[in-house]
Amino acid sequence: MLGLLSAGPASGYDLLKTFELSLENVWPATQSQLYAELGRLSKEGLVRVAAEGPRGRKEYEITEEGRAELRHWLVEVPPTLTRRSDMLLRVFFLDQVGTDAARGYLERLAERAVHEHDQLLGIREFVIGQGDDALRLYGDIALEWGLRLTAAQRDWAEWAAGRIAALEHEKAGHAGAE
Amino acid sequence: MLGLLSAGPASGYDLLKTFELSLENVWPATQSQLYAELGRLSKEGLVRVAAEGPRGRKEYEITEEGRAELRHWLVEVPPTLTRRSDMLLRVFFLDQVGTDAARGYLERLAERAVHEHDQLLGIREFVIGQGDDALRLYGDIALEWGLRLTAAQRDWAEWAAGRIAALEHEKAGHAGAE
DNA sequence: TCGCGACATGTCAACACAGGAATGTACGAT
DNA sequence: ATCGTACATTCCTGTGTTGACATGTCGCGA
Repeated sequence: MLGLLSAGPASGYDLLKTFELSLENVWPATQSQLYAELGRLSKEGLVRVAAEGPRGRKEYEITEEGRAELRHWLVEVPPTLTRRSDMLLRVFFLDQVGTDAARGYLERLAERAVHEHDQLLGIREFVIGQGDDALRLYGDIALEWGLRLTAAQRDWAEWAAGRIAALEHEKAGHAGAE
Repeated sequence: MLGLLSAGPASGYDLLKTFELSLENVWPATQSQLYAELGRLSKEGLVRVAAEGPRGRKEYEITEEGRAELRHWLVEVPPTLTRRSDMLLRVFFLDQVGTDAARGYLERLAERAVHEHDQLLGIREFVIGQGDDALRLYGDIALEWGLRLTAAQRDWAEWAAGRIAALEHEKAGHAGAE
């Protein structure tokens, strides 16, 4: 929230739209959370109601304390490692469903990664040439992360499916020889 | 929980240890959650108390319904996309701290990725040759994911830091020419 | 035998989160 | 003129999550 407000004042509703449209991929938030958080931040003095608009609209702006807190968070607070991936958790228990279904699961993961990768490429085409170089830099960097992540996931899932297939053949060979 | 119990009966305490030691990276859980969940699963008939041991120890085992539910979850319920990365979220607001601090942030990300990568390599060395091939397959696959993810993160962060550095030079050049 | 550490479970308060319901206002198109 | 849509906020319920606290038992070494 502080990050978004650092670019200029906005209402809760504006922020909500931004979350839905642009930040949903890295940090989804619901409206209940948003408004609650605005209240909290405002109570802590990190944001302030700058103006009231038409339909009870409250335009918030970031305060100096808020800006300081944002900078502190950006450079001094260590990012948390991404944990909790149910996609990966399932892998641990894949032996419960047999090699065939396991391979299917991984193949579907690969397909999905390809699909997401394509979507990101589409976004890149769309934003190309928009905004000036300096402003687009960090957006590009984030987008590139998505591209590399989905590519890695595709490669990994295909590799894993291949390993399972190899094991299936090996077993089949043994069975045939017995 | 169902996944762990599918490998054999265990107490809540056992499961807790497993979470702490081996599953923490993909699905951390606290003890309160664990015991609460065991109670819930037991009420739903997905697990059952198989035996009672020394210190009030209750050994749970998975039921047929539980096994069915596990298989259902593994193959039919679509995995949720991993969202919410505060590491990536920060990137969007990095313009707030200037190119120098931004570059520092990405360089630290790269270092951390290298560190994690090394740790995973250590784990691989450790588990190599343990357990039979079929049993280790899925553990290997999960480990490989970690290796590829950390490698991708390192490459990406280094690439991004490079782009920022290039921009810094470009600006400096302009400034010098003016 | 006595005490400590590991075993083992249960409960509570506080907060984060998702989803939805309720409420109302302003604006633009017909 | 009015009606629908987008704007805009607040509240509520249920669940997930964390961390701390409470309670008690068993086994082993000094």
